[in-house]
Amino acid sequence: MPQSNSANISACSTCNLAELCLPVGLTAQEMQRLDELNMQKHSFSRGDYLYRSGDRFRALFAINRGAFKTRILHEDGREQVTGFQMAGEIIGLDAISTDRHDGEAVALESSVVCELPFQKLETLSRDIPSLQRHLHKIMSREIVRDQGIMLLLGSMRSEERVAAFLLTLSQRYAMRGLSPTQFQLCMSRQDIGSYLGLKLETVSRAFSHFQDEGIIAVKTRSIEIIDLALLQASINSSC
Amino acid sequence: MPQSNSANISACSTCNLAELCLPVGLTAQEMQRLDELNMQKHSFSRGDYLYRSGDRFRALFAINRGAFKTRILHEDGREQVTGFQMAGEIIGLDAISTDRHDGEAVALESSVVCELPFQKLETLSRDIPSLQRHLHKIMSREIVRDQGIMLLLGSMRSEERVAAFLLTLSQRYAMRGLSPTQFQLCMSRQDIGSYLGLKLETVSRAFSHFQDEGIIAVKTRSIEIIDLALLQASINSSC
DNA sequence: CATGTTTTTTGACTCACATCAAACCCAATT
DNA sequence: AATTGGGTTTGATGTGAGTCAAAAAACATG
Repeated sequence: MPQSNSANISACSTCNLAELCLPVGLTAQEMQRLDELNMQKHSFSRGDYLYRSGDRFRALFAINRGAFKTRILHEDGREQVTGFQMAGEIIGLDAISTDRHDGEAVALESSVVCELPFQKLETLSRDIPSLQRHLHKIMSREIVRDQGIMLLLGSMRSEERVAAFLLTLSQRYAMRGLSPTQFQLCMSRQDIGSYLGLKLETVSRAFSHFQDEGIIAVKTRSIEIIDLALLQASINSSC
Repeated sequence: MPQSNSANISACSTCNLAELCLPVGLTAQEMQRLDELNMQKHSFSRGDYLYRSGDRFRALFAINRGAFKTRILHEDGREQVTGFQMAGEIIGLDAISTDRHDGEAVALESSVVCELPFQKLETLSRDIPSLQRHLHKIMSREIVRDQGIMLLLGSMRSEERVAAFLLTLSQRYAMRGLSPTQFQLCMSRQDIGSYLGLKLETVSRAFSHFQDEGIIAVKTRSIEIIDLALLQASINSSC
């Protein structure tokens, strides 16, 4: 996985908080303040936990390289993947409400993250109003995203879900300046299934079916979207 | 670290922003500031829209009386209910990210809400840091809540979903000092189904089945929870 | 390279929920 | 009292996705 090289994101490479700085337009002075917090860097390899269930959560993390999945665990062991995070994104926002947090983030690839302790964030955001407002934006986006997934889980058939999943992945890669039609999946069929509320076999069948139709080309974790319009259409058609 | 709190909605009745003031512990002076914004009051009756799809969203609303459902609409007409809001709660938070918003809130009962224009809220929160922090809390809670629903939609059977729904309703009524075992539903079977990713018939069957088991008593929209422990158990049992 | 392990694909079968349809209830209206 | 209409319950039937199982492919290891 090459380190993120998108034009937008590199603008904030100095503070290692790519997504955080990106749309807010912090001044040089404000960015310096971020550096003064001397944030710690952590390296994770595949399968490592970013923070464990039961532990109180104390920090935000910006992903510099690699990918994570976030999940919540039911008492009886059932897991639900709540999202996939890639380089240039932030995880841990939900934990700002320190009351109850039973979520985890698990590395899907070798990853590097940058930790920003929450206490410091709070004092910081008092000084930098734009940061405060920007955190709102991120959280709002998270809520909107979650509600989109609720729509997906609540009222779409299996193949529509997989199509929607591929399309959002495509968009996210495009936003990073990478190819929107040819990319590597960084997660297993199992994880995709959990995220979409499906079993891994169903995900596999959907991939195979789209391939038979000539919409995509699949080779294990390599995906090529051949007919993007058809993929779009397959979300609305089957209703 | 923000101090913990105990629920007492009446403490904030003066400013009509029950939930907003509740856990944040605004000072008398701060509450007066809120009043100076001379917020508009709106009255809604059943089925009215709080804000319409396509319109840019400009405000937060605190519900003084009545109930709402929030929903998002797919292009092809499919709707997904994303939540139910009752008196003392706030709706519209997801719309702070003004970019794209295709959600709606629809009154389920005759309702009174109190509008707080967003622009003013922003200037206000610069003056009152605790309000800013509290908005974070609310949004965090929203995210946590949504992710709980994702778990529900992704990995629970129909009866588990209905049981979980009744239990969270029970908790919410308890928080308001109302009976947690005997209450009125303010939404139709259809809405419950949409919220839980089920058809209305399935919801009805689940109610009937729980009634046959002696766990609850149902009379159209009146619910009495007879055996709360059994209802709890029915979430974990069937796996 | 051979070997064991994990992930993915594919097939056959089952079941939970959706779908379709009819009856019922209750409140509002004539 | 009869009628209308929305919401709810209940039954009969169909189907999409889960389950079980086994083979194939990809990956890891000595």
